[in-house]
Amino acid sequence: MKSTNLKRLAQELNLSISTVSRALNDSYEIAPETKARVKALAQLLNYEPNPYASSLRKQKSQTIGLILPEVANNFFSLAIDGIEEIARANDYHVLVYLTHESHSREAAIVQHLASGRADGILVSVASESPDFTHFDLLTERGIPTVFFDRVRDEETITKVTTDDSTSGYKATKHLIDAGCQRIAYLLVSDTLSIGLRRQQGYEDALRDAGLAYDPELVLLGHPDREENIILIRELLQKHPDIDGIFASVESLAMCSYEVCQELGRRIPEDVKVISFSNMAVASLLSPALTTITQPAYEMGREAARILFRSISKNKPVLPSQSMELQSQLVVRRSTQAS
Amino acid sequence: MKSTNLKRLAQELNLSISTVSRALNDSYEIAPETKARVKALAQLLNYEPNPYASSLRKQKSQTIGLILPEVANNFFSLAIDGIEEIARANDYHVLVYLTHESHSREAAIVQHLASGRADGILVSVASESPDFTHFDLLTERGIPTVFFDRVRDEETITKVTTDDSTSGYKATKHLIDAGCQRIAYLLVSDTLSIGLRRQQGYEDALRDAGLAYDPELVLLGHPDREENIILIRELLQKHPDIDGIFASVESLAMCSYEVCQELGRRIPEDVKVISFSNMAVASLLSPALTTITQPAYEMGREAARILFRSISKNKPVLPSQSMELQSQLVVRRSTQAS
DNA sequence: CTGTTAGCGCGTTCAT
DNA sequence: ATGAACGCGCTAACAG
Repeated sequence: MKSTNLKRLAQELNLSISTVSRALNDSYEIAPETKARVKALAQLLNYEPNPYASSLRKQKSQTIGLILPEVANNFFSLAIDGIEEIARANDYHVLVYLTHESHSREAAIVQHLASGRADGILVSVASESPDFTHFDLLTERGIPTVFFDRVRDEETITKVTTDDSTSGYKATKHLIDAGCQRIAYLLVSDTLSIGLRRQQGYEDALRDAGLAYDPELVLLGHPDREENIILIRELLQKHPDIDGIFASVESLAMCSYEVCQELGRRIPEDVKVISFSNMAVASLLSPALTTITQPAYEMGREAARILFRSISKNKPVLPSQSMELQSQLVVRRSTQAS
Repeated sequence: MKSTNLKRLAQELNLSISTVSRALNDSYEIAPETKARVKALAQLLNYEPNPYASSLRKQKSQTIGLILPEVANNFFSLAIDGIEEIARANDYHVLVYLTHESHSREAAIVQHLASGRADGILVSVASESPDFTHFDLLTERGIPTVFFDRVRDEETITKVTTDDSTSGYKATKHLIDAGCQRIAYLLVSDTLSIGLRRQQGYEDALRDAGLAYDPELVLLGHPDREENIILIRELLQKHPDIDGIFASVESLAMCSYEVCQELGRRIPEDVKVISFSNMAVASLLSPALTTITQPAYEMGREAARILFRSISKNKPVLPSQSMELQSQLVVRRSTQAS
């Protein structure tokens, strides 16, 4: 059965197409009785307006694009959840694209999105991206774009982030207070502020505690998981005195756990690990574990809210709308001894 | 700067719109030289065809819809990953919708998707959905639909599932072999085959081991997390002899962990827990934990592949294309004692 | 209050 | 090998 359109409704009702259209859109200039007739038939025939015809005409897609590095990760999953929630509240649809940390893939997606497929875009940047020039096209085309979590430190960008240096400080201090002397830092990317600001906090905490900052203990991660395993293994073997690990992202923490198990280094007895992450799961299971938990769901919601504000106003996104949320140091201790 | 369209390109090149269109689509009847000129300018001006105009004309959206119960869950995250991968390989876009287990929300999404916004749909059904009638509209409209993981046992449906009863059996047997005598089963929904078939395996394993099947130990879960916490707490308090829990989905396992901690019941000393899930994270951290791991990524890919096969052939999805993948019982034991 | 007309940008006849 | 013309389904401006 072919899907019904305005023409069909108009014919069956002996009305003009525009009248039917207006009736369905609750135009004030249509007789209530006509409206009722039209709506009744529309419902009967399961009429759904063709969104593409409508988008073409209105130059609005009712769609936002969401560009993420990955999704098999609790943080971004929660972010999607928050974003979808707000989109739905605005009667918008969400297109999801994954970069898998690849710069070229990210650039290709952005290029495509310049077509007008989406009215606005939310991005968490791939760790591999060397710069932000590939996003310029969106600005030129006047497509509102809001960055969240994975951003670069640029004034001209609208972003939603967390208090990364503060919480990096707290995380490191937590390890120090727990007795760690040689703390490694696992950096996710040297172009994203997320890792750099956390590192700042790490260095500050070491200094304040009178501990030496050893560049050898700072590891720059890789987009590829296997590669990270190798790098971390090397690090731990070269520096057997490492008694603490601060991972800037969940995936690096995961790798650390694997390597520690492989090397027979017990957690948390031999090595204490703390990570930025949203490992609700992990925290529940391993009560001794501490994480720095970002308000992922809230970040998604806030980023989406800012985006919709500028979509509805038909204005470019104002950098002044940038906001910083707070992460939480979550220490899980159950009644049972570890 | 306004985005460029065919008209603009045609004007600047002194060609007709149709020639430009054909050149960009590599039509055989366009002079190679003209093609080159057109493409050069298109590239220069960052021309991107308006997808909605194109969709309207071609009656193809280059988009698939993905309907999920939730996403803050490792299984569905991995599934998205696999699906996006295949979609991208087919030059398709992915719209994501979350039902949060709500039937009405699911019905509304399906109703909307009957508009033609997507050329095909992938669904994992909400636990709350009492039946499948709301999907009939898609069939009527000829929109290919493939169900995965959360499906109902209906012959007429195309689906990708795992060997649920077999692995339910294995999971239960694992607990029995570990010494459990009173094993609770946490059922996610009594309408979805996923939970029922796993329960079948559970009952079979009990019988084969000569253990009594006690209906009191089977708990029907709730969409709401807090509600589950209460239900599980009641269950454990009423039956303090429970020494094993088999959760049919990850979320119920999470709730169990929380309740056990709250009640001071140690895992795995007092209560052993096994769950269908993809808690890669959890498994890593809690070496003693066993999970039944579904090939989530693969399921996503297979479901998407089947969908695209029928999209490209312009045929309805054949139920015969249904496939069953295998889950794996993953026992994690590290070198360290728990 | 309702109908007529004119595009939105693209792909596809049909003509030359 | 290229151009002119039409229509996908919808909304909006302009009648009346």
